[in-house]
Amino acid sequence: MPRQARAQATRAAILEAAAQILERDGLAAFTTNAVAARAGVSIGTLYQYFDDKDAILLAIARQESASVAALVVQALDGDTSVDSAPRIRIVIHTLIHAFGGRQRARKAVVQAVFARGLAEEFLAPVTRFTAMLADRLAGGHGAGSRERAFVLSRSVMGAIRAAVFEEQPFLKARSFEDELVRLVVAYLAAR
Amino acid sequence: MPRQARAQATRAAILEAAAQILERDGLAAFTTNAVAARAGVSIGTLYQYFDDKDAILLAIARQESASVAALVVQALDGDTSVDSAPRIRIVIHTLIHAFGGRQRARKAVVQAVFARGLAEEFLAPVTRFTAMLADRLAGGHGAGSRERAFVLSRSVMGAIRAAVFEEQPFLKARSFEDELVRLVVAYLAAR
DNA sequence: CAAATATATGAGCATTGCTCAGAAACGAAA
DNA sequence: TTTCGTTTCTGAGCAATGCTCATATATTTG
Repeated sequence: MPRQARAQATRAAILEAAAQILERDGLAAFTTNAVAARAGVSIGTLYQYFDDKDAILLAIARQESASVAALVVQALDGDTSVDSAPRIRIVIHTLIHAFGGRQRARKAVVQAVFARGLAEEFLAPVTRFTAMLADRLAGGHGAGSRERAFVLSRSVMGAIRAAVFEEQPFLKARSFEDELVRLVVAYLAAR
Repeated sequence: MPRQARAQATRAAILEAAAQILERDGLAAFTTNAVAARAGVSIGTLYQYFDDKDAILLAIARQESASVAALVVQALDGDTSVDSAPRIRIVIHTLIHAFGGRQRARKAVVQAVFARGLAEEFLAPVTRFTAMLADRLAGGHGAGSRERAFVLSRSVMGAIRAAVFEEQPFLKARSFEDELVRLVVAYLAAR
């Protein structure tokens, strides 16, 4: 637990250095010694704030995850329509455009999180939201409702993530968003 | 290029050893020295057949990919029904049950392929097949047909991959398969 | 000011991916 | 069978990386 202000500053410096290295040089260049050097601290200090290399990536991932969650909540707050399709579109739009800014760093973080099998922590909120949606609209609490929420959330996230990873040119095109909305609406209507 | 029979045997032994280690001990235990030791060859020999560590994982991924493709073709050959839903089910069933029961090895290989941004190579055939399907059933060659095929293939693969990654208990349950079929059928019908 | 606490240092250890100089096994011609 | 070029195999060891620990410095507290 950090007591002094400089401790927080050091921790922040390490995270910023990590994000910079990921953005500029990719995952391969992301070594603990490199991060410490760029942050201007010794390697020992780095390990005083993070248990291991993964912990740095996890901290960045949690930051980003919280930021996206906040964006979704904010976007939904401004929507007063009763119809579900616009709501669905808002969420999908936000998720697609969340991958802006530090593209490479985000990609690297997502890669790392997935490579270490830690995706569940970050997908759980999406699943919960999806379950709510599915329950309300399709009224399904019975058998297979867990599977339904899973398929719904993972299929959408899977498609978006694939587009990001493969750097598909239509990632931010309206047509892509349309198709995802259609997918969700069609699936929710099917019974 | 292997000239003698023992060369092929050595290569196969290395791949088998790699798969065994991945299955039994996971990705962390997958070191080149461990693979060489289990295969009963020296580390130097291993590097005569594979450029680097990744090449071993890629070779396994290609084997499995080819095997799944063959299974799908074979399964579809024996199907003479006109309805599309059974065809879709066959493909999804095959995709879910891929990798011959070696669950952990599958996860590790997918992780590795994913982490190195090589997913496109293995998803391209699925996309082609999906595009064919979408064109025939929804008759769409016009605008957005690329996006449609992409969303269709990536959403299904994304959901299956997520279930593998998160070791969801319902991965091989009928209910999961049902939901995926429903997703595809509903999306194809939506216009 | 002194003691206690919090933060920072970096040499160096263990492990891993991989190289390379040479040895062993093999195939075919003599 | 012997010889000799080719193919295959060997494993000590190098460079790089994740991480530890004994020690030093900075800050707060009494």
